[in-house]
Amino acid sequence: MEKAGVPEKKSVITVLNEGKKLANELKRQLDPSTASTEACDVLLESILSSYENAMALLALIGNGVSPKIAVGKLSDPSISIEGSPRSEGSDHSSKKRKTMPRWNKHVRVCSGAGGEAQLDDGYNWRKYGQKDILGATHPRAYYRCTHRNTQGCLATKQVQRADEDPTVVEVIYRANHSCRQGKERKEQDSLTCSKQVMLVSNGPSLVKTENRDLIDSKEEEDLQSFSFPSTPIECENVEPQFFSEPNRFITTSYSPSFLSPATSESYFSPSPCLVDDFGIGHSFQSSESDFGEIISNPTPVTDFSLGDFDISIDVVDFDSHFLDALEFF
DNA sequence: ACCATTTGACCCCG
DNA sequence: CGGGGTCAAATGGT
Repeated sequence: MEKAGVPEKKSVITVLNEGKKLANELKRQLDPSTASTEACDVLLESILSSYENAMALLALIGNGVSPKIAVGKLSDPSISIEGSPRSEGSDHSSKKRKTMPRWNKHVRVCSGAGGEAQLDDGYNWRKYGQKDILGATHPRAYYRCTHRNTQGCLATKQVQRADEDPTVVEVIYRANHSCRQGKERKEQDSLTCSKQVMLVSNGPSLVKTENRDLIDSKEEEDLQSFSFPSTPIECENVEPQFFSEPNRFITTSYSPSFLSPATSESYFSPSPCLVDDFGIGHSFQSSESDFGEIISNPTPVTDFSLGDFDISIDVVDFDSHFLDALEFF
């Protein structure tokens, strides 16, 4: 990606232009003869997201916060996540814990497709716990990378179904994969990512519609990268440095469909689910903020929805440390 | 036998 | 003190 010095402004413009395009598309769709409710819904949502994204970006800029910051750098393998506090290496240093970046993604699982099976993003996860969360009807499941012991991969994720809509699954990721598997993916990503350029520009809506016929999506879960994914599928970056590239966060975009389909098959097929529901969202935060809020987006969250994915960056609770760390780079 | 999931206990933190 | 996150023994699957 490019490294623009000031991606923010550009980002806002891009987002707004995207919204404009979408609005025009919607206008077209409104023609009675060709009206498509679904298409309109998708467009509408996309438009609204564009506005939200733009506003969120503006808010960030106003605060003097560079959006890219939203992410953290966790590269340091030494940083142990919150791994195991007590027993074993009880070397838990709360500091590190706080700096752990985390991002989340909302995924809508297509009920038809078999729901649960969909939580497979290509990484190997091992469930290590489940908890009933206060106020939530569904329990939260905790997963860690299978290679944690063998390769020291600290990636973890939490999966929880939305209270009201069980088809929506929220996935919170922490730490990037440092395992071999993660790296491989990441490399792939970078290829892909480099192709895709910044911001969300895609005209997803159309795409979405097309995909609708397919059904099985498997999506779900995880991606962990900060870098975002370009595609959930292939791009996961796991790496040491989160943002080596400046505009990554904004980069996001793209709809899987645009990417090479081949890959998409594996997980996340761009498909239907995403499309229809358009319910996928990503957001990341640096360490601890709560993500409960993210979901509802009360705050300044940027949501890029590209059609298929919504990425949101939550900048609200940055940890000052976190910011410091970023400045470092 | 190995590996993943389940599940109650335990720990940290607000 | 209680919620959230993790551990680890028990259990199940291949």
